[in-house]
Amino acid sequence: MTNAFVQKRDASTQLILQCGLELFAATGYHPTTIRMIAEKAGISLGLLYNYFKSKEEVLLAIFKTNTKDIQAEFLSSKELESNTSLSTFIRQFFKIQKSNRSFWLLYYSLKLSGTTSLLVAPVTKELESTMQEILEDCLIEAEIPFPSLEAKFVMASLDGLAQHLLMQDNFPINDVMHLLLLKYQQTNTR
Amino acid sequence: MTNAFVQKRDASTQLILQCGLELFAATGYHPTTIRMIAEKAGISLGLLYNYFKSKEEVLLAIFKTNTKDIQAEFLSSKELESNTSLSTFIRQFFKIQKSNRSFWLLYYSLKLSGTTSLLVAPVTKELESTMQEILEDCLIEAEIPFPSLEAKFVMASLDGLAQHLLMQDNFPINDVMHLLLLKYQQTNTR
Amino acid sequence: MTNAFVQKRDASTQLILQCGLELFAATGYHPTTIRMIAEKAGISLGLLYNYFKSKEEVLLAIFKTNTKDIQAEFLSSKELESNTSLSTFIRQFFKIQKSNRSFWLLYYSLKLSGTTSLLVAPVTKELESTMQEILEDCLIEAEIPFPSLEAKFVMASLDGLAQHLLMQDNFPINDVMHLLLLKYQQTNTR
Amino acid sequence: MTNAFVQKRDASTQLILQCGLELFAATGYHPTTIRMIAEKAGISLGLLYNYFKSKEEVLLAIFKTNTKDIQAEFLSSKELESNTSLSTFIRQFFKIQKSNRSFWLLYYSLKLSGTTSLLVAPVTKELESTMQEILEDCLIEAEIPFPSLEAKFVMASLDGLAQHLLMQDNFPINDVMHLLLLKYQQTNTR
DNA sequence: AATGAATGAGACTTCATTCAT
DNA sequence: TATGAATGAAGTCTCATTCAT
Repeated sequence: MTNAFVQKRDASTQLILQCGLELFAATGYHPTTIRMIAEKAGISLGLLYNYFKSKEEVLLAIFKTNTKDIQAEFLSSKELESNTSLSTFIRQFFKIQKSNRSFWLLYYSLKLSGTTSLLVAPVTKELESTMQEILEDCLIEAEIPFPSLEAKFVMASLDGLAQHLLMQDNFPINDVMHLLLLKYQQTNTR
Repeated sequence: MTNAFVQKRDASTQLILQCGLELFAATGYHPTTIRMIAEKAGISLGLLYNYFKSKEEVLLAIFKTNTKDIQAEFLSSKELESNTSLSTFIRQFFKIQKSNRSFWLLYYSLKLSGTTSLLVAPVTKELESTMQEILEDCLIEAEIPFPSLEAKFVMASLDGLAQHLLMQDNFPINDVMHLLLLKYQQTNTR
Repeated sequence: MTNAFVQKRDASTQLILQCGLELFAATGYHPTTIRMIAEKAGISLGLLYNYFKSKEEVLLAIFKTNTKDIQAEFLSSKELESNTSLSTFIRQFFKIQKSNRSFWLLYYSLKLSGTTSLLVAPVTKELESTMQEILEDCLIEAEIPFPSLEAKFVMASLDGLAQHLLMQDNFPINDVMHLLLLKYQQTNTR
Repeated sequence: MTNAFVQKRDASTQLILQCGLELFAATGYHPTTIRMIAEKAGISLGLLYNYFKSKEEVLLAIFKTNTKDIQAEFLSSKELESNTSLSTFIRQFFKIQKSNRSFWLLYYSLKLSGTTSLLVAPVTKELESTMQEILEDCLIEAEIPFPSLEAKFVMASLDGLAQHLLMQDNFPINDVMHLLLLKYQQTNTR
């Protein structure tokens, strides 16, 4: 009985978060209204407010579940791999980009957006640190000089590439990714 | 007589655009209200609407003047230099970033933001093409293989670096820029 | 459950339309504010906009329901009467004028009012045609020469009389109506 | 010198009134802005306010000059004619309608429009009385029974016809006018 | 006389949120 | 749990009018 309720509740919650994410990503956080989310989820306004006490809460919940899942993905694969390779990290980065397209669109669109970015910054901080650390480990493993500095460069490049990929349907991500890897393999094999 | 009017008009217009830019950059386009802009500019709401017929128009005017100025900077320096060097381009890119901080913050914050980005996309297109072309020329000049593809990579990296620079006060941009240049100088001198 | 919502909704909608009609008629469409309507209806501004998406929509809804009702009245009585008599039509015209005073005031006040009349013209067209047709039938029935032309005259006269009636409390409408009827009875009985 | 100033002033005043009339008639009093009038007249906002102290003043001035002129026309022709004939009056009514189309459009559009009609009512009262009186004289002259009552009918009919004429490009005003006259000539000649 | 910059009250409208059922 | 009616603060925008030159 209780279980059935919980399931129902969870199902609705998930639906709201999914619809919210898609709308926020497609339309932008501010132009998206709570009503739009409720309608897309096929529920009433009131019910949405039973689950989330404000629009900001919806946004935060979206960020919490998505960053949690993505961080888990990064960490799990790290454990599986015996050696941490830069190539693997970068491939995984873009794989994750691909399978969470809406989230990353939202993530990057809010990153620089003044007031609103302050809301989500605390939530994304951990994921960002994790990525940065894994990346740095990869660079150390590959014996790249200035690994910490280089990690900053690669991370920024990946963010830039991810954004160009999100916005251009025909962005040659695989070719460009290859170019990036070459820069470190050359150094490595010389 | 007429001149006095024109001067006043221009002064108010410039003030509005400047205040608008700063607020949009600091607070975000949507959370910034027209009233905030008018107050910061020390003028009445009505006057703002004498010069711009909507909030969107203010945004567009900001984009038009800034992209025009920045594009002129890129093109003028290109003419002065006899040879087009990658190093020069990248240094200029960050110099321009530095001297138009607010604009670039606004630019990147709107780039991925759904509906609103559609508004400014037509205005930014030309600047983006210009940068891409100059960059490609530099890479050709430096005899880098796959210059067109590499230009996409560098452009995306620069965007990523610029954003990290905008958001982190202590981002070691000079060191990282050096790292980036090294990757092409090595190739070049081999 | 659903029914309760529907009832509430309908009650509010009707109230808005009724108050809107009265205010538009008494004060004029443009000088009447949405706030005045909401206050007269005893509801909030926001609720009005839940049901009507603009001031124009309120106006149009008022015209749609009223023209529909009035047209139905004209047509129903036409079916009941075996013979169509000019006298009956004219009496009915003024009876309807009397029982929809506010609407006709609004109707005539917008008829010539530039831009705004274009808004309601499509809605009133059908009612006007119906009245014109019924009137023409009456004149044919009465064997009046030039029935189509005469219908134009009578219709215009009725509009003029209706307006004078609406504006002068002591307009001797019954006497004048008698004068009008005499002109056709004389012709008929000669 | 003074004369030149006065002439200039008068010319501007006339221009403003003419442009105001046309815009009020075409667009409606409320939707027309003072700025529109100034622009159409090719003068500045400030200058308009040198001549008229408010929008209402412009409207009133339009009504004052036009009603004065029209009343003069009615009265002058009355003096010229030895006998006052209904036919002459009606013909003159429509002649005046034709040569002051914009004014009559404005006149009828404001007649029923709540608050605004109160503004102009005092100004139009005299013209209306004059017309009513002349008309009544004509009916007395023609020995029509109930001349006062009949005058109310004819006046209302003329207003109705005028409005239909103003709104329908192809309204057969001459034929309809003939129909109207017939009703009184028949009576008269029997 | 003439200009148009400048004002600000007030209009329309939106939308996150609450409430009664 | 679920609904959608209801709220009202706040936003965008308009426009008659005033003011400095």
